[in-house]
Amino acid sequence: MRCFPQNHAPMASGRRQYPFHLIEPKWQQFWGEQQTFRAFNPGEVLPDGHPFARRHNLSGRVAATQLPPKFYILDMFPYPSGAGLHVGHPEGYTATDILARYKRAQGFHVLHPMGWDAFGLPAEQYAIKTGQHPRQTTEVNIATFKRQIQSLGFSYDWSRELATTDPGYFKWTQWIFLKLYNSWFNPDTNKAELIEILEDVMSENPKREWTKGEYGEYVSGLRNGYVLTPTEKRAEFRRKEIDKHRLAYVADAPVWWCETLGTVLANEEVIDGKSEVGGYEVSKKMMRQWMLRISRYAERLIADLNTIDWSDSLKEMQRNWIGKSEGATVTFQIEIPGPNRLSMDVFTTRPDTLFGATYMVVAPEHWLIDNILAAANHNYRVNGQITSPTVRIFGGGSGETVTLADALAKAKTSGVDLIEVNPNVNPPACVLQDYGKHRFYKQEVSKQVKAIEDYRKQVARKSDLERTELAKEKTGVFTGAYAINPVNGPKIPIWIADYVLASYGTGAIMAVPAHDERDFEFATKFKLQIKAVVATTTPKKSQSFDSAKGYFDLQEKVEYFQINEKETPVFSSSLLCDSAEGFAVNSANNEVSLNGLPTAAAKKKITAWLEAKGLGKQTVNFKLRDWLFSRQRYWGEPFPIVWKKDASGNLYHEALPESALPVLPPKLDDYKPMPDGQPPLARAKDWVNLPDGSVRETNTMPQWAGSCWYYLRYLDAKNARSFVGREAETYWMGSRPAVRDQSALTSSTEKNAPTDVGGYRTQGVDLYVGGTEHAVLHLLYARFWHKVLFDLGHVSTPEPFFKLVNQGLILGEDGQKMSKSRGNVVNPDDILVEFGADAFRLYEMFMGPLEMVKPWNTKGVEGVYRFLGRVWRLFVDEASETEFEQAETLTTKTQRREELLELIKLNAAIKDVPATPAQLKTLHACIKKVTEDLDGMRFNTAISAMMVFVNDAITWETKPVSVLREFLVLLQPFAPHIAEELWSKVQSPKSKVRAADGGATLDIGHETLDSLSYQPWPKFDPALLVEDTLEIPVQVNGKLRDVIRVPANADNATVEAAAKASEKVQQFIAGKTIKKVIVVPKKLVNIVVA
RNA sequence: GCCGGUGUGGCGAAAUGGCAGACGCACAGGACUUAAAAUCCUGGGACCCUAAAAAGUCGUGUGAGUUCGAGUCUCACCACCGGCACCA
Repeated sequence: MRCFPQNHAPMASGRRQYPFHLIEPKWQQFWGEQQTFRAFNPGEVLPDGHPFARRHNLSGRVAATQLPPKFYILDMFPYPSGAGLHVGHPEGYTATDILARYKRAQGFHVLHPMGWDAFGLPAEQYAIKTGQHPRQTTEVNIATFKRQIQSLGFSYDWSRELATTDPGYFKWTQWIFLKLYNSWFNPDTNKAELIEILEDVMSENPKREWTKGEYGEYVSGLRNGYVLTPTEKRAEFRRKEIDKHRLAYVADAPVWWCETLGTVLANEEVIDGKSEVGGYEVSKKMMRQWMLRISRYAERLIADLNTIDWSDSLKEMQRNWIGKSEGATVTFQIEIPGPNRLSMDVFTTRPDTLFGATYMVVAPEHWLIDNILAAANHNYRVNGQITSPTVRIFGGGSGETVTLADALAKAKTSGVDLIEVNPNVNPPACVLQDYGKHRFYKQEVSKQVKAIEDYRKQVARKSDLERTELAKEKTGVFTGAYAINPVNGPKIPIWIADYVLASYGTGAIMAVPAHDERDFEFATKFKLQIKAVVATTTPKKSQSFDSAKGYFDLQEKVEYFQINEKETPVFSSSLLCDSAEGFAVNSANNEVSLNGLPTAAAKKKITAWLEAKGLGKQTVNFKLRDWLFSRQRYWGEPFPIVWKKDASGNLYHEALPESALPVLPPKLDDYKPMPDGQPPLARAKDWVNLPDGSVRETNTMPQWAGSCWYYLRYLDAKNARSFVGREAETYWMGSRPAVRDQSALTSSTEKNAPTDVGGYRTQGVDLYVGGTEHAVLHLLYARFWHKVLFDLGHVSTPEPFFKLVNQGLILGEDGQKMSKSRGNVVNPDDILVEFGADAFRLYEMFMGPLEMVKPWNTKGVEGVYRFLGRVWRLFVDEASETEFEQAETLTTKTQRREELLELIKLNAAIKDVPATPAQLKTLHACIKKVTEDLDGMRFNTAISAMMVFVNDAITWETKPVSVLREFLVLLQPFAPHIAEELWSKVQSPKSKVRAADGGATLDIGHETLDSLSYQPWPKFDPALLVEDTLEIPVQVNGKLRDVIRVPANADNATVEAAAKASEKVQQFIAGKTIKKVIVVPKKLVNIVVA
């Protein structure tokens, strides 16, 4: 009989299944004192008694080659908020912990660290309210998180713990920023290079001959560009040129400004026109900002996705975010009044529709608008009005300087006028042009000036929420100017509309309303010409496929779409928009015809033609923009940058030397931003102003900075000389022996990856687990930094995270997202008090597949808790447990109650006897299933396999200790505390099994007590799983009719005969013709009857 | 609108193209108990027929298809969840 003392009875759900409240702290303390889960770097001394050293027969100073293969299992480190952990955090952490323990048992050298992403807005806002330094709040929160995480018994190597707010850490974050600052992206080599190389390219006497042949087009272009402008002051010019190329650069950027938060936000931090943090109003504002040139890596960030093992959906999200599109840039000549032959580039993915481009649209911010407005407002001097003795003639290509008289004569002979377009240069710039025509255009444009200006004002006033509003009506105005369609020559109107984005492509488009829905919508609203130039592949009317020519004869279709080409645009509402690919129609000029060509071929042909004519070229465009890297905040990394003034009073920036790192934030009394929008750091005048007159940068880095490289710091967390030691980096990130590996943790991508000569292959983090919320931002930024560090030779792999898995969201019991306002938040602390950490861990994994979204159900915790109770009772003697419980009630607080666990004896049914074949089969089926499921990260089914084992084993009258010990090794990764406790009881069966009378004492930390954590993982023996008779289902016409028993080695004929002989089967086949019998060996028989 | 994912008992879920619902929750019945809790045993998709069972029919979001055989493969659709969203 079991009774439980009232004062220890847990609440709602009945008596405690087993004394987890004593077992869990006991083993957590043990692991902590023994440093059981410490991982060792190459060159480190392995302590003699350490279980890892003992397992692998290593001690003393050990080189990388002596260490076993590494396995780096990483969790996304948390932001330690004031609210503490919720049940979503430990989901991923439990999964990785199970795998870390599993891999250790398999003999891998496992790196499994944890740290804190501790910079961030909440601590700063708290500081603004209370005046308490963010560091204090942060430390308190970290302590809470650490306590909660440790109470779950995770096997982290705490010696590598880090916090992004620690000066010893962010010193290196700033150092990496300097690396970005001091490098540039060379398109010729497609990688980042030191800025010194660029400086050499730009210098008067380069150390190296930078020629096209030797180095590349881009570099030689830069060199030539420099030589061509000798008039500017060299130092200044060089600085300007070089600063233009740095991976970290300054730009005036339209940024999201949040008044309430007093800071700019990145695009990604603005959700539906509100700040992601707090949901406050945001607006666009031009500000000087630090940017990182991530866009240069767009191609590599997309291409290298193919080399890593992430889920398809995640890769797809990154691909969409980077947004690669292939197409062409096409140059359109602009007809507006003015001196310059203006042309405008557009980007299109459908150059094949160029013949259907009936108007142009530019974004409201487009440079052409300023030219148009200037053209309308400017009054030029013509012919006799020009006073300068000499002029320079542009347009028509010459650019020659001549006397005024010669110029006028030249104009006269050409039958045009001489127009002075820029009197402010010496000699004044003039063009030869028909002033009458010029005046005509000017009048046209002038009519539109007010409309253009009004429209621009209206757009600027709009919030971005309004601008991106769903299904909103298209707006826009005609500019009065025209462009020339380069393929067929007609003048097409240039419009301005906000459905064209300034920030993508060239900020201008050619509109093909017949084949683009947005253009179609706009064209129908403003009654613009619509001209179809693509016929869909679904043949209409009498189209026929001409196999000789290889294309459809689209004659009738052409007729159908033929439209009026005269001055008046024709509009017919019966025309439809079709953006699908098909065959070009209506698309020919004197030199080139696309008619009849399928879209892909048409694209190629027209692009080639454009390139040949110098009218365009093949182009790849990306959605990915450069990364806005500065924030107007206090609680972030200060930039290692100062500002100085040059001789002409212009501000320029300069990096601090590495010796100045870390740059610590100043002490402040007030953490608010300045009223003028300057960051809070600007309040610290003493800090900002340096003795030499230079001024510190007062922006700070965004929270992403610290999380961009923390996985590298774990490798060598205490290194004071380097962000990570080279040897540690190559061991943990770089390589491991190329063993044949069937584990599903190793993806097919990796298995098929070529290995290099040394039999080693590059890896990165072996497994990274975290939430989908970081699918694009953190994971893209970290990949970018890693690639820069790789290019500069600081890390050995091109990608940081080889395999990545997203854990699914855990919903509240009501199936809704957990939130304070819904009141459905589950606090892990409450669950631990009632059921213990092992049950909590087990439940988190038993709920369902890791990646799925699933609702929490506390009743489910009770289920796995009962399972652990059954495990416990499988091992222990119930009478002795009752004794223990009684003793425990009498214990005073000062006594070590853990020692009372000694009173609990092993179950008398556990004996050191050989296992029966049936018992071995049960065990080995369990080993097989758990092993395979862990490799496939199917934790839920692995747990159910262990339940099956226990349900069977608990019925055995005699329980062989050897079987139970192996089971504990399987259980250990999932429920490490109870497994260790039971292990300590069965570890030396000769003495302990009979300890019921002896009373041997357990001494925590005693040398002879080996932690279960490094016990070798059991191997299953397939021979033990072989059945001698099989149950074979028999179907008739695919329907199950009987199950027969046959010897396992029976051949097909025997099985078929047995199946036909079955009485039940006979009922269904009697009197019918057997058409076919399918016998699947060892599986099934299906008899097909007529 | 586009991209990705998911639809199986009352619930969480499981099933290399081969006995659908393992394992667990909840539920019901029983044993133990003065009683409860805890524990142990038994049951269970729906329908039909039964005193009960057996037998039978139907059943994995909907509709088609491939196959001796489909939860699983193919096509079309529907619903829900997540991401992106005027990206030319």
